[in-house]
Amino acid sequence: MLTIPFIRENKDAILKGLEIKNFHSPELIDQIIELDNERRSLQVKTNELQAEMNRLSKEIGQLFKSGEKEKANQVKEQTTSIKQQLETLEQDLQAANMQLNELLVQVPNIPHPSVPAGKSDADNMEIRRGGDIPKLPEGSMPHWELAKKYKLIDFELGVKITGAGFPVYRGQGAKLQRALISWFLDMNTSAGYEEILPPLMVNEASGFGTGQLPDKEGQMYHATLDNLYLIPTAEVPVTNIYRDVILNAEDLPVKNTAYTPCFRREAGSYGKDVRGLNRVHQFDKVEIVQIQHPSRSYEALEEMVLHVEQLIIKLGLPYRILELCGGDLSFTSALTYDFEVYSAAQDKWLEVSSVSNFESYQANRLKLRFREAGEKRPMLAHTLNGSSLALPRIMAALLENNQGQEGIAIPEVLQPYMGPGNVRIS
RNA sequence: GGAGGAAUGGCAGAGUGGUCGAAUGCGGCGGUCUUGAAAACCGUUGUUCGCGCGAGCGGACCGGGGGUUCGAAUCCCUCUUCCUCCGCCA
Repeated sequence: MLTIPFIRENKDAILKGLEIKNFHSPELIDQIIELDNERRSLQVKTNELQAEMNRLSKEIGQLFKSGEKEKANQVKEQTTSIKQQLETLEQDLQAANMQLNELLVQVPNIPHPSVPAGKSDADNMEIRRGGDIPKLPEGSMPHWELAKKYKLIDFELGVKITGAGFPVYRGQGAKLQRALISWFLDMNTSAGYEEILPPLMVNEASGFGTGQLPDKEGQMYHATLDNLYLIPTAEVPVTNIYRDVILNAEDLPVKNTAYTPCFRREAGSYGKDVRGLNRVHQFDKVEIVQIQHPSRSYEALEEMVLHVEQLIIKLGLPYRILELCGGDLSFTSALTYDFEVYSAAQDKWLEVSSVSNFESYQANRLKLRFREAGEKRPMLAHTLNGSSLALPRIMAALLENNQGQEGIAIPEVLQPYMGPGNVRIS
């Protein structure tokens, strides 16, 4: 969330930014500033009374020590009315703080100045594209048919065991999945990311830290008995490693990568978009996370984009990179690039990665800070993350784009992970 | 799951109702000494909110929440986590 000093000092810029994000609620900002004023005056009064209370308590202590019981009891009587006043004041102050927090979490992050205005994904701005869209031969199939033909993925079996959207990978399909995970992780670690294998369930505080709660409560699977959430992305447990942490400036950047399954309820999705691997409830993803110095976070964002781009190029997939418009930008992000690969048989672009700079928005919730050498006060760090990469749609595009008479060609970079001589699935 | 013990500053560790935000040691930072370093000595060293142009002043925080009291690190309740033992288990 945004910090109150920032809101107070940048009201106009915030309103302009929220406009870009199609967030029409300027009165919310006024409410916050007003409530903060109220909170401050409550705190001043409370602090004054508390100081008075502390003073009297000490006096009573002294009096008892020197044996002046009578006098002590007199002073004691003074405290009762102060105590009563203090009780209501403290309650009011606490209520104001809670209310303020409730309002603050409703304000989304402010988009970067470069973010184009727009209503939906149709208004996203294409940055560049690469790779060649293959011309598929007659009789080529979408990936769900290929998956069946080569016995790679069994969707019906997943329905039996769990439900729709929980595919079962088997044989070469399972192996290709594992090859992709291993290759992604190896590429990320050789780019300087430390590999993390985090828990797949998180508590409420973690969900709040990265912004899934309270905003996207309904999108996560919730184990109510233990009040734990299945992670929708590795971003949640990995970024929360640094919750309530003060780093040294020289520790920056922190670069982590993690493979995890991801769980999403995807409530409200329907139709052809959910066919096959296009949208599933459980999928595998390798994530990269960076904690950066504020002055270098946009540099880091570009570096992450180039890194993800290389992965897609090496897989030989046709792709395009989009800068998300205000309307498509997530609640917590300041700037996001989406990567899409072309699914030849479905004749459409599939999102496979989303690389974002959250600036200090998550860090403020996480209380993730760093200290400049010699500085007294810690500062909020910037957090960034990106998929490198989400597997299902990569799998879909690979199967569809690489299909041929003799089977499905396996990209050269993955062949070492598939075992010797495995150049295609047939 | 059952029984017992514990949770204090970066770390170790005192403190069982009255200047305790907290002794002491280690570590860190600054200095003296030294050609330089070590040792020694001196100083300094948590987070946070508010008021103030500022020097500064006030408040909160001893795992979390609540309570008793004029006053709580200290007493009570509750939750969480860790340790030991038993049970179960990959």
